[in-house]
Amino acid sequence: MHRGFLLRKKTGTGKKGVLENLVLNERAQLVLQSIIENYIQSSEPIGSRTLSKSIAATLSPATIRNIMSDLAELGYLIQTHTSAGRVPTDKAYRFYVNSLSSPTSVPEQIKQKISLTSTEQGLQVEGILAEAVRLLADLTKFACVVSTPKASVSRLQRIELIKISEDRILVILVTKAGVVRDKIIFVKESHSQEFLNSVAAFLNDEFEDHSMQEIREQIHQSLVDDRNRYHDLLAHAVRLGKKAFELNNPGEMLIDGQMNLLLDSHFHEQSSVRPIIDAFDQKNAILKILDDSMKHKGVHIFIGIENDSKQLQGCSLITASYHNKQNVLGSIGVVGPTSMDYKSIISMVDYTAKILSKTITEQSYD
Amino acid sequence: MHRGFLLRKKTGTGKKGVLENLVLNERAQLVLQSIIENYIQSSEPIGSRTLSKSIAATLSPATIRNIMSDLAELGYLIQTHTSAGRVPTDKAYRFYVNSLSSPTSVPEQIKQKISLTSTEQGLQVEGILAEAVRLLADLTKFACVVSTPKASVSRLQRIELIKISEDRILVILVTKAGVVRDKIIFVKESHSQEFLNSVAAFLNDEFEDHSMQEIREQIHQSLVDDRNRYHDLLAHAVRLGKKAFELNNPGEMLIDGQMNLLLDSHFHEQSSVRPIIDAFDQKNAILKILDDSMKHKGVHIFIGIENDSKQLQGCSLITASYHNKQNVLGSIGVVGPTSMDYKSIISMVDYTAKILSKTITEQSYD
DNA sequence: ATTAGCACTACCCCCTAATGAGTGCTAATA
DNA sequence: TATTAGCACTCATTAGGGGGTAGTGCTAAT
Repeated sequence: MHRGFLLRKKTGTGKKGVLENLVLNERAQLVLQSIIENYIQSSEPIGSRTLSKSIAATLSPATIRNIMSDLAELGYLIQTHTSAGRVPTDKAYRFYVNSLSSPTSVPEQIKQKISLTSTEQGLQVEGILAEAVRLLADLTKFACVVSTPKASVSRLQRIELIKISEDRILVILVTKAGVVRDKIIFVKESHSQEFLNSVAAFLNDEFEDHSMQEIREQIHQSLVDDRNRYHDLLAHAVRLGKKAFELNNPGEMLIDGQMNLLLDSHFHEQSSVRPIIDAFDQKNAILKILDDSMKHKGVHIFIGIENDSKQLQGCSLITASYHNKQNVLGSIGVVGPTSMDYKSIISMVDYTAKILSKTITEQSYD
Repeated sequence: MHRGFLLRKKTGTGKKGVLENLVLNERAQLVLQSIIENYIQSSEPIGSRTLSKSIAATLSPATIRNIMSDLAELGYLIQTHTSAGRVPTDKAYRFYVNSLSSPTSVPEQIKQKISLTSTEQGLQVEGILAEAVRLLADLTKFACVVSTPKASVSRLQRIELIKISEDRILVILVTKAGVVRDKIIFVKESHSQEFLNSVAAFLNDEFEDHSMQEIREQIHQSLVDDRNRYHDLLAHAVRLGKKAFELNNPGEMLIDGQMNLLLDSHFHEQSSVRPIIDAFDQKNAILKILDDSMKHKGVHIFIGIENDSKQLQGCSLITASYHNKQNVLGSIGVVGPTSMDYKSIISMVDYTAKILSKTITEQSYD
């Protein structure tokens, strides 16, 4: 039995006999890593003979077989059938990405491709995001997503009310982050543009720099508490404001490169892509992951089985948040096969998120 | 030889011996139509025996073979190999759709599914288009596209200039069709909001109900002719207006259901879908077709080889324009295999375009 | 003009055998 | 005692062969 040598106690921890608390010895790590890297490239089961040739250390196939056998027992590898080579499990990928310290730097030639030009065309945040997600999809050849800045946390820069017909008012909201939202609200009584201007002025005065969430709450309270106390202007301001700030969430995320998944060789069968496509359509599972990823800095990696959503357990996500000077605004990420090339994808996502943050910061209003 | 009986002279035309000027006799038409309909269903080559069973008229396989042989010679059918059944060519599909008179009415149960609810949510034209294209994609299970109202022909309802920082002005354009466009322009000198208001008032006065195209031209002329003659306000109005009305074309078309193509059984090989996907990415070939389709009323059908773009010669497009009370605004269409079920798809596109027109007309400003 | 009959073709499916990459186990080795 | 060579075994993949089938084209009979 080799187990005794394959594992060693985690340095520094006490006597914990459970497998989970033991780490692989250097040689086992090397073998596992090598299997993973081979598999990422070929996406075909790796056998002991093949590996013994490609591996750095000089080990006979037999030795490798022993190590592989143990790795399999520990849940890092599986066999598709008895006499096939072995394939890394999600646990193995987790080990692998954990062993990659920080994002490696992106090759110069790729860096050059990662640049956002849409600001020059006077595009706003949504345009920049669209460009970023397209760029990342082209680069990685996988599907990419980006969440738009959360309405609830964005802070008001400016609101404007424009009368466009007797019963319709165009509401323009500009946030500090530079997002412009327009929506049309329908009203029963007609207002003059002058009146709307004073209402807008009032709302601007009152709420500039407050988050949408706050504004909604305050307006709601006013409406309840003081309904009859304010004079006409305020009453109307509150009423219109309530409609204007009502959450409308047009497309909370942008997607690009879905096609890449279908054409990717890592997904051997079309059927395995299907649930992922469905997840894209439903959006919520992916949005949740993007949301989670906003909570901490840096790159986040979600590997197959780790995903809460069943549909996403056949793929991995690599995400990173983007921000302006003040706030974390959203996150951008790649959706690909569990056997993707984590090392390079991680650094691309990381770098793209940084460029995106920089670009958005430059045109934010604070 | 059967040719003499298979063909007959086009009624009313003189003595034109060329094949093109002859039409198929009734029986040949029936056979061809039957082959096409069978193939659309099964997407497998149709043989004489199969056909003799499914066909209405009572014809022996041998007879059908003779007819088929002639149809093949005339370019309506091809064989994948010597002993296989026959498959319709694009020419056959053209014959087929021409023989379908007008769009058949849509089944009631499908009509109920075709309804646009986004106006209720205060969404504007883009939102409505997005809903329409998604609906059509869900319904047809193919990829669908819709072109956004052409900026150049839309007429101005209202322009608004909002100062959002010292060097940035938010321009809001509302067109008669109800499209709201916002863009940010950068200025060297700072203007007061009051000043911007007067500029906007001037532009509104001057240009309401003019098409964007006209406005651009007129402004350009003013700039050249009268640069130094007008007083301050006008000079600035012209300068800002020039920037404001500059064409920015954010996403001239919306796409949905691309995935459907990959999953569709009519495309036997993934490789045949690839060029179509590429065409979606590049957009211009499809936009051109949508543009062309705006020129005449009703449903348009582009079958495989008829398409100018090489990439689209492996698929068919069915399009219909949509409009408001005044103008044709754009068109909506389906992209599918050449062997799609033209009859039902045509009526769906037709009906969807009508509903779309109705919805948009209702919330247009004229 | 139509059809029955027949020879022929080529795909498709199934079976088989051969190949080969891979494993696990055991005994020999350094 | 850790490593390795050797061997028997497993199983997917491939190639080849035969029967079945759906189709064709041609010819002769109706």
